[in-house]
Amino acid sequence: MQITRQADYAVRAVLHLARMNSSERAATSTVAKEQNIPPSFLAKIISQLSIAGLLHTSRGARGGVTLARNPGEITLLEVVEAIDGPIQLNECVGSDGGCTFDENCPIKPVWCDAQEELVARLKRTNFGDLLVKSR
Amino acid sequence: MQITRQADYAVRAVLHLARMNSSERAATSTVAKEQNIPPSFLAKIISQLSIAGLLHTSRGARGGVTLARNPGEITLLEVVEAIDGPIQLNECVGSDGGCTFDENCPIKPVWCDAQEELVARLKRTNFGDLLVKSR
DNA sequence: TGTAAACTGGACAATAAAATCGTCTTTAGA
DNA sequence: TCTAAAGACGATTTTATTGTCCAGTTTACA
Repeated sequence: MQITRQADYAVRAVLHLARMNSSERAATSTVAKEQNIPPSFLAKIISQLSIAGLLHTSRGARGGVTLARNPGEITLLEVVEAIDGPIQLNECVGSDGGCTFDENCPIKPVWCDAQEELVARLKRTNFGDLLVKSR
Repeated sequence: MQITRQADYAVRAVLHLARMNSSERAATSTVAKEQNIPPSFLAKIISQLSIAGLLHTSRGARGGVTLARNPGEITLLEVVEAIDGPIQLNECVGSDGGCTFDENCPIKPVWCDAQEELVARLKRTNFGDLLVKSR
């Protein structure tokens, strides 16, 4: 019942980028150092975030990473789900239908509601808001 | 970001026991079969629930498992935490203080609030209520 | 055009979690 | 007292997560 370290790293990396001037690029190694994240591990995470369309990367000397959008247009949910996949509090609560074992299982709705609440909360939290709070 | 299978199994096992006549005992193997849980895995889970004081077990022939209390007095939170330990949405949100890295990290409060909400929800859901809904 | 900085991608090791297996101990009842 | 049913306990296997390493590829700039 925890987001993975990867997702936590991803969130911190995005926040780091959000704090910078939007015209600057940051090298993965710099972000890793300042955020205390294993560098080669972060490289993979950034690659995934880039594939997900949240970051832009540029290779070569003076290359680096920037946000693909405004901080205010990136939600916590997007970042977490780009790494961990869809949030799913229990196996039975998911797109794949889940446990067909007990048709009227009374527990499933509890997980569903809790999950919806959590997802909604992460969705309404964007990095623009987070930025304001951290200054 | 998911409860463990163990916790799910625990919840289903407790619900199974809650559905029975309170004077009856159920063998672990029976519960495992009816709830579709690997038997030897369930044995360990039941052992943990017993140590946590949620179940009573009796050994020997005609032994088995019963709830230690009324279904209405057992919450979903207790069962989940007996198996998975305290719910903690992220490493930094916990009793051990967490990341001292960024003193005014704006993300931590988000995880804290979300976690509190989830915990509260699981705490107010007891197996007495669940029983009613499943009939 | 050469070179150093930077991302890319794959293979792999270490660790933790999930699941399984086998053996032991306890106990009700014939 | 003997036996079969049942839980207790420890060893092992499997799988996912986390982290490392290294050999490519791209590109700005001297």
